[in-house]
Amino acid sequence: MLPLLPLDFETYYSDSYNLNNSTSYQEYILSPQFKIHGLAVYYPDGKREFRRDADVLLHELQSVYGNNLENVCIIMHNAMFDAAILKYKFNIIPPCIHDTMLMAKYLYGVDVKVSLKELAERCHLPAKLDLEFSKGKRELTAAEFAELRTYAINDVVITRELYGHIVPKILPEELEIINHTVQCFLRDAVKINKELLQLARHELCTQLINELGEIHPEEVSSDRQFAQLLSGALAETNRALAMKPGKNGMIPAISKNDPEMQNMLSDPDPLVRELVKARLLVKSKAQLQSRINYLIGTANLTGGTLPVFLKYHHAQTGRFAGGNGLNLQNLPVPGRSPVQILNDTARKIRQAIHAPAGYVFVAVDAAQIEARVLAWLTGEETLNTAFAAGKDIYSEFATDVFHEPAGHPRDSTPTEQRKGLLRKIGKTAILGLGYNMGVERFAEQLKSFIASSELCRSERELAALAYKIVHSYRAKYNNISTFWNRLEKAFRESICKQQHVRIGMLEISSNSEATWLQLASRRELIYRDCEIRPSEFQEITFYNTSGECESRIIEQQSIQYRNSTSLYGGKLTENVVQAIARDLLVRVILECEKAGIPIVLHIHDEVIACVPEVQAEQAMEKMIQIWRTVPQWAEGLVLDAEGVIGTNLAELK
DNA sequence: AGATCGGAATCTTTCGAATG
DNA sequence: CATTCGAAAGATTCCGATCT
Repeated sequence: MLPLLPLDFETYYSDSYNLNNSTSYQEYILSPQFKIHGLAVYYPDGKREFRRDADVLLHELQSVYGNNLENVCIIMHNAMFDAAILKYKFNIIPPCIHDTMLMAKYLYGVDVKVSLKELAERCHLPAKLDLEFSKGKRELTAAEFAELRTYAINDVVITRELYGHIVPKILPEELEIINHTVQCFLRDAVKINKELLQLARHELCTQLINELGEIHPEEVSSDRQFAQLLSGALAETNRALAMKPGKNGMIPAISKNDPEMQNMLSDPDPLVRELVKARLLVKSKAQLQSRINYLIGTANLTGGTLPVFLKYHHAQTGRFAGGNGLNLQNLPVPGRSPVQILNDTARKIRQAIHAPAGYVFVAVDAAQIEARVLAWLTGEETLNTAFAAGKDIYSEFATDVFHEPAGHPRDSTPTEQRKGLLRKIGKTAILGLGYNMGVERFAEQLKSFIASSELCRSERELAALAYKIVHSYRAKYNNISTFWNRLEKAFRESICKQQHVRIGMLEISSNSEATWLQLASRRELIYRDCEIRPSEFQEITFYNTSGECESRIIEQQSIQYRNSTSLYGGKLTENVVQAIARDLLVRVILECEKAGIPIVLHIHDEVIACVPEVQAEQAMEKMIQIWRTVPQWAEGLVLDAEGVIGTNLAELK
């Protein structure tokens, strides 16, 4: 057990130069305006000090604890900031950092504010002092420095006490992954190809001008103006703009994914086609360009390194999220846009994010992790054993429903194409129906790819087909559909009676503030301010077996949490499955690190390592093996994974 | 479903000038 | 001097685009 060393930098800030106004950490720290007022330290022997000469102080610490402070555990509140200062300004990268802000995020849940001020109140610690007096002052008078000393020492004291308060309640793996999240930000393992990005930016701009022709970007960018333009164009051929329900009444259906927009991409009227294409182009261009600018800007600041920033435990289920001005979890994938130049740019952005010379990225992602976890969690043995046997679940389910063969099409003959289509339907069902999706929504999903096939020639046939598939799923995987109801009932019971309720491997407990759902990994999901809404009678319409529309009045009693987000069996099941998948991901990251394979980025079911080129194959095998080995709390769960090696992110797709 | 981010629209606050 | 008005600035909300 390493001794603890809370550290806290105080730096110059002003109204215009601060961390809040959408600058990234690297931009703030590497700005010419950056200035350290001092560094506060809380020594293991209880002594505290705040020193102006941070460099001298750090040298003293290095002589006691090692050049990278490796013989001590650094405690910081928001380590992404303070540790980045250590790295960029003092060339120190401590291997063990515990961040009280991230620890609090885990312990109290995503909807609790985790500023030191709020946490001090919550945990009844000394109150945080006021820093306002130092705002905008680059040079401090002796009196101001003294006031800042009091402030800074108070801060390290609160941080130290907060740590003591929280650490007993945190799972050891979570402390490790918090450290890993900070280390990812400090590593120099992801590089940026600035020249390629500049080329991409140039091409995007010139192509945009070409494609737009007479159309002005502003008039297709603004919703109102675009709707008016498109409406006018449609009126030429006696058509009207499609509308859809919005929050306050009807709004024009002009989103990229509205079916009407998709259809208009191949509209017979060239003017309509041009307008719609221009809209997609302009809307997506801004986003691509801002990512390009961010990456170029970061490359300029860091000399070509991309600090990988992920927000730890930021979603309800504990998943990670993007942040710091760039979301690495939703980089556009080339090949998905109907517009060529957007695909080209997406590819260049991914190509521009690359491994250092002599190194490669190894990406290993879990195969159908959610479907597998769902089967395991609900005890759906038919599905679980099929996964274990390595069967093609999607085809198997489709064959079961349609009583005819399904599978990957081997050629373009009608028979083979039909097999392929059926498999695709099976895939949509397995991936979509596990969380109590209704017939109508499923029909919408099917529509996108079977609309023009012989399987459905009318809306009615589509509805009947969707009905058949949904009900076959629920019948075949009976344990899954009963699990939704069991989980909802248990959850409701826990809230109502404020009791501890067990359901299989899950444990639910409640008090007046919140409901906690403990997973087999012993991590807890927190649902704050849960309440059971009085029963409402609602008319629902659905399609019966013969495809006829029927309606019935049902009694509905909903569970709500936070600001009236509603919870029901299907959603709770989804939350639990996603949370378990998250825990499995975390375990894989930590096991890879232990095996000497540094994970430099991860995206929900995929881990990306950066290793010397000669070790790539070996690392990939090891990573796949780690994914396949489940922790002891997940005995019986069958996982599989596959890997890719590449020098940049584009090669991993 | 869960996220982030940007842009546009809308709502809220601030502040100065005009008015009674 | 209090009130009102309107513009400007700031904050919030909504929507759309992107990923898994």
